[in-house]
Amino acid sequence: MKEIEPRSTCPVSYTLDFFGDKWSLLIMRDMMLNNKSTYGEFLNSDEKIATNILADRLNMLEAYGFVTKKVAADKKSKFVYHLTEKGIELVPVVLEIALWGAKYHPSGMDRELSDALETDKAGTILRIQNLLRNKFLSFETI
Amino acid sequence: MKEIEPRSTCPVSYTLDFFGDKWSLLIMRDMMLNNKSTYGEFLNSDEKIATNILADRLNMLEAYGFVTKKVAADKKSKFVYHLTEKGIELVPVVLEIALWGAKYHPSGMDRELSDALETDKAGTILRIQNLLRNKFLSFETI
DNA sequence: TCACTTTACTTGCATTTTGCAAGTAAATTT
DNA sequence: AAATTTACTTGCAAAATGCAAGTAAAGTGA
Repeated sequence: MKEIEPRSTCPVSYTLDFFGDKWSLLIMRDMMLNNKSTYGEFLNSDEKIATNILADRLNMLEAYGFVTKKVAADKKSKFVYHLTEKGIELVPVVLEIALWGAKYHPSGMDRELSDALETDKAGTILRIQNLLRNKFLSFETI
Repeated sequence: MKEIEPRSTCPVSYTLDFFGDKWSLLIMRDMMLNNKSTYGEFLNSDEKIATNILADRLNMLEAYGFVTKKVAADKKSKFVYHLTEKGIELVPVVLEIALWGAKYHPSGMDRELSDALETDKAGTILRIQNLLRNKFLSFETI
């Protein structure tokens, strides 16, 4: 994993310095929408990420404070990743990306989610973000 | 420019098949927010894209219907790129990316834009999209 | 307790993508 | 007619990605 240095002062460019690749945001998606939290679960996603890339990206996400990494409560040989607040704040980005994709791709997008977003986008985003915050908290207090 | 084949049915993954790199969305940003429309203008952006990458990405954007390419009205040696409706529909994505970036990066984000988005996000997005549609139309009818 | 499995990686190497510098070519300007 | 602008292409080096195999700690079943 290489250190990231901003290419410019532009906020779009800055975000892409972290997430301008084919994989980082898919890991975020899995945490946000697919309730995944371990290396093995990320590895099993449909897109078939390579193991070295997954390890590299998880490192990056942790190093830059998008996720936390902790030993699992049940198994010491397992790590659990959770989104930080900084990561949770990317939910709107991922959802807009999903909405665009669903418009042009015969989609595996969840019908309930797309309906909820259509009815009340802002509210749906907040609900998802709060669920992710609670997940982190409940994990913390076990 | 390589042909793109979807890695999965996921709409997030599908969008990233096109825009999961460090440059494509910056060209879109330049068209959406910085009123740029020519090769030379894209080349002059702060991030300093390489000429071969720019050519490749413009090709991709045109091939997949995100932009149109036409000879400029004033100069036959110049091409003008404009966003298609499919491209304009990515405005929400770029703006969410910008909002996140502005939160974490001492930012070159336009104050007026960030204020307008804070006050009325949906309305601001629609206004920007309509401006882009009009730009295309006025160009068409000259 | 000892082999087997699960989980999370690392390593080595081939392929692909990106980056840089230089070159090309048509149109326009001087 | 020469210089400049505009939009690229080409060649090669460097970096990122992909694939297959290997490692190592922890947990499981006999």
